[in-house]
Amino acid sequence: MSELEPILESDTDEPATAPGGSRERIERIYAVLRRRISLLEYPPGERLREEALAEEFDVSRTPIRRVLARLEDEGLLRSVHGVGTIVTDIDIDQLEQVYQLRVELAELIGKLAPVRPDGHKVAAFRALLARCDALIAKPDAREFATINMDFFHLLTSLTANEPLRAISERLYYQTTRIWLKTASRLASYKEVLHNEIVIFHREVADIVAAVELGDLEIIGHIRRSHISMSFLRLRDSAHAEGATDSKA
Amino acid sequence: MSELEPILESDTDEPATAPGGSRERIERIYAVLRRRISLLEYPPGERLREEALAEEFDVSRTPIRRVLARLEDEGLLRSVHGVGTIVTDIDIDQLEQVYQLRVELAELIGKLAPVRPDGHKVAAFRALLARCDALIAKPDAREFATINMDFFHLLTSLTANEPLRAISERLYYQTTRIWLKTASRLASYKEVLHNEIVIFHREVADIVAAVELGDLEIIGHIRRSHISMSFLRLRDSAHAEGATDSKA
DNA sequence: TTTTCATTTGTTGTGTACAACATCACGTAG
DNA sequence: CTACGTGATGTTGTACACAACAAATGAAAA
Repeated sequence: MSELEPILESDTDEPATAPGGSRERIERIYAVLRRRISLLEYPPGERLREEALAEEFDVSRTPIRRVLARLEDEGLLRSVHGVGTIVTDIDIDQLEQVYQLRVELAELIGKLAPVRPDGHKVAAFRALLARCDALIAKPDAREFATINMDFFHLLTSLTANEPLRAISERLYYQTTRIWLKTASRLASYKEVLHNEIVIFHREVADIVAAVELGDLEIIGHIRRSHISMSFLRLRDSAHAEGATDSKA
Repeated sequence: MSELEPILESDTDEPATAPGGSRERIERIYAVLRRRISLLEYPPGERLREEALAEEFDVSRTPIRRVLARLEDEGLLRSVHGVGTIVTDIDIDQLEQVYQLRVELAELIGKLAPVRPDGHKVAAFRALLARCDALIAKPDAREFATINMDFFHLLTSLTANEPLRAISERLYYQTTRIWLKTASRLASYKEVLHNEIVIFHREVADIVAAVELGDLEIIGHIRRSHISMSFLRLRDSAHAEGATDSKA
């Protein structure tokens, strides 16, 4: 009765540039902007101009404003009358609460309405592990962030609890920028990047093993500890280099 | 450097009908509409007309549309091109996932960033208990829903974890309508209402006691079981009377 | 009577002009 | 040289006209 969400406009004969439906278009613009913010293409403090975006996506300001309003509700933007829409700034201490919540939700993904991964799902996890291998050989912060994002979406697909997925995603995109931002400012950038990639690779390997066993409970535990430790490493390095940052 | 949040325009000489700031106005309209939906003033299936709302709130369609978009993102409305913006319908089975999540989050409120209730907070809880007493003497479904809402907001104020509060609130408003909707259709309406009020009164009394002791952990446990049982009662009665409903 | 199709009516989505607002540049008085 | 005020410039917020779309209406044909 109520199936109204077949949002996959890929691989159709429609031109990829403009699939058509107004809702799909807005959704697409939203996803693009959110990704740009998350990957620091729009760094914190950046001023976005509605008219420029309207021109780029070949629409008027109206649908752009709807997208920006949603991004503002989710805390990624802030519109100021007469000034502009500014990408929100973030610091690790303000995000502690979000991390605390993400830690708890990560465990819930394995508990509430778990989805037994089928062959395709397992294959997707293996493919992602392969990308991690390649990443170790050729470290790159942006690619790291991208893989991390894909990994996250793969993980949320392990629960059929739709509200949980939506909320986890929302919180994820509130926090994911902080890594790139903090790391890029560190003097020990390359070492930290390599270190994090190795740790992340290990997490992915662990979870892929758990996925192959079909043990969703343990995935939550692994993920929980990794999110928690990731936050602590990030906070430590941010505070440690805070001194060098202020003197620089 | 980045302090930009002195949003308090209350207690000024401005007329209370239109405080002024555009963001505050939108927030106000949003709260009003959300409340109307939650109290079934706009029952599921109701068609809202943007122009009528614009006239009522003395603005153009533009700010109204921003509010409606947000309510749509939160699942309370659905806009259909050429038809109207209609209040989403709900049934207890679709909301099971939301309830499962609310149960877990209720427990987190006592765990993450708990706030020791001060004198005012305790007084507010006692005042709410008094309203429950009055409610038992004079049962009323709408007043019951209102007190329930106030009680919920009081509970969320017990955590300083802002994201947790926001998410709990969002999920609460996705589910709270279902009680009024289901109960109003029951043949045993009056008995069910009285029964639920008595049970709710007991919950409030239990929690007020815990608040007076300052034990926030136990509040989570109480709340958890009450949400869970409340859902089960609701589902049972909905399914039990489903037969009478279909024959009527 | 029933079906079909064109027309009319009503609604949301979009584009655009203008108002409200903040900031910057620049000139001028001290 | 500094401080201040005033206008120019640029941006978001609002209002409104129109396009896109869906459903109801009614007339005509089978």
